[in-house]
Amino acid sequence: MSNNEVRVRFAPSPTGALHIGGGHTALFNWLWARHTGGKFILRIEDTDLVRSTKEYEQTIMSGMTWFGLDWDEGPDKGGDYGPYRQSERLDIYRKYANKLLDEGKAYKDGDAIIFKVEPGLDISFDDIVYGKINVMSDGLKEQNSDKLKDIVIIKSDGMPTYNYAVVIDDALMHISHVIRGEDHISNTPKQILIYRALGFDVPQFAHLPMILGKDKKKLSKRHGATSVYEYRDMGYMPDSVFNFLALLGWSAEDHEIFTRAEAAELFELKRVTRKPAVFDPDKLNYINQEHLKRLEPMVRLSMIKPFWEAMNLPVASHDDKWLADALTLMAGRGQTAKEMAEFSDYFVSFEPVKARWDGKDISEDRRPSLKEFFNAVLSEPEWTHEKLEERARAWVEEHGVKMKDYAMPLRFALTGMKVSPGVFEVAVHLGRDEVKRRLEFYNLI
RNA sequence: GGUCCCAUCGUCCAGAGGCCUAGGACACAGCCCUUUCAAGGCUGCGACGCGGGUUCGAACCCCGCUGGGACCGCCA
Repeated sequence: MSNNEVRVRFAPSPTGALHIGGGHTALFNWLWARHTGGKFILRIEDTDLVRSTKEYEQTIMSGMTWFGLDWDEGPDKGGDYGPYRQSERLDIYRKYANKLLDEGKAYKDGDAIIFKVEPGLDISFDDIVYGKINVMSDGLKEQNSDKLKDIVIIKSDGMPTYNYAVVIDDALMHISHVIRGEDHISNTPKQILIYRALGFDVPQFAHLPMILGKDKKKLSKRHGATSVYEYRDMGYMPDSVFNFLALLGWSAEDHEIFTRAEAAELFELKRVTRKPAVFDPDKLNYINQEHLKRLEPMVRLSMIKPFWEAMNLPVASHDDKWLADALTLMAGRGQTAKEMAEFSDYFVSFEPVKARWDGKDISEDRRPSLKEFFNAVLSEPEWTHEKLEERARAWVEEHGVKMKDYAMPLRFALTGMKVSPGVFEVAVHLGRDEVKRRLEFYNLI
């Protein structure tokens, strides 16, 4: 069973949606497989009968797909080493447990089967990330006792335990590198004991640093959004979450913003760091903004559209190219797709503008002057933002007033916001008729 | 209580004995640009936890301390 093909796996238990920590682990496995040209395997660890569900299994798979992590073998794809669902491998676990029983390496306790831990064994291992980890079997004590703790391998309900099933599966699936969270370091020596008892080759281990919340505690629900879907719904793009998570515990030489392909090319397991990393939402925002800026206009539109639709805006009544160009005008504004959608709603419809601003704060005595200004600007025959601005500047200079005092009312009439791209660019994109319509509505023309 | 792991700016990473008066990014502050807000440009703030060694020389090696964390389930 030894060629040097890299085979790695992500083995979630379907007891919840794919969360950030799991996504991080899956991501590093995927990176290593793609970097080496090896195989990435998805295995479902559903031996916890009460908590595992098919729905969660599905959710995890679609979470990975959203993320852009494709697997080569798995419950839905098959492969040469299936089944890929632990609940379908019960006979296999039973078979090896019986072997252990026959050889006197395990014993029964009721319906359970327990693996006997012998004292004095060196169960140290070399971790690709953490280096040499020294452990003796004598250290595997029961809590508050000097008694050695044997390892349950088959539970009373007939299901295998994690520490046992993971060994059988990784060995039989020819996993070359076990890449998982650092919280598994202390499980590793126990698993090594089982590999040895069964005569299996021990794979290479690479443990990944934990992801912590702002309070430096292991990331959990308390820290807010933890499932990858929550990030999708908040308007983060998969490429951004991928990029951000890849940077937790690893760094690509000189650039921080990269694509999946670039990351896969640059990735090195040996360069993974050991220190637990704090999840910093500010950095995620920044990375998402960078990716948003780099998108092709039509692709960007496809990211924003769902959010506009969710806001009940008449997206279909506009040309895609026109909408995409509107978003290009938004350049750099908004850190998430959701924000960008919200900040640009006035392009799609006049309704949200009216809802935000009623124009009442423009006093009657200011209107004549504003009307004069708007009419002057609108009289410009060449409908380009350069020309409009030129005309506007000439007008304010001639009247000895400040551009700001005239640009802001225009901005409000067109967008209903105090913030937007350059007003003249917005005006040009909306079109002369639409600009007139909006100004007329506010009785400013 | 036991075993194991970790320790560079607030955060994420560079740094694998001299290139470090410690570098980049995010965040933060200021300035520039400017019709607004962003973006962009520039500047600033800001760290090798402590104590011992080893060495001509230590952020990097060793020991101790302190501080974090993980695990010790018939959960995974």
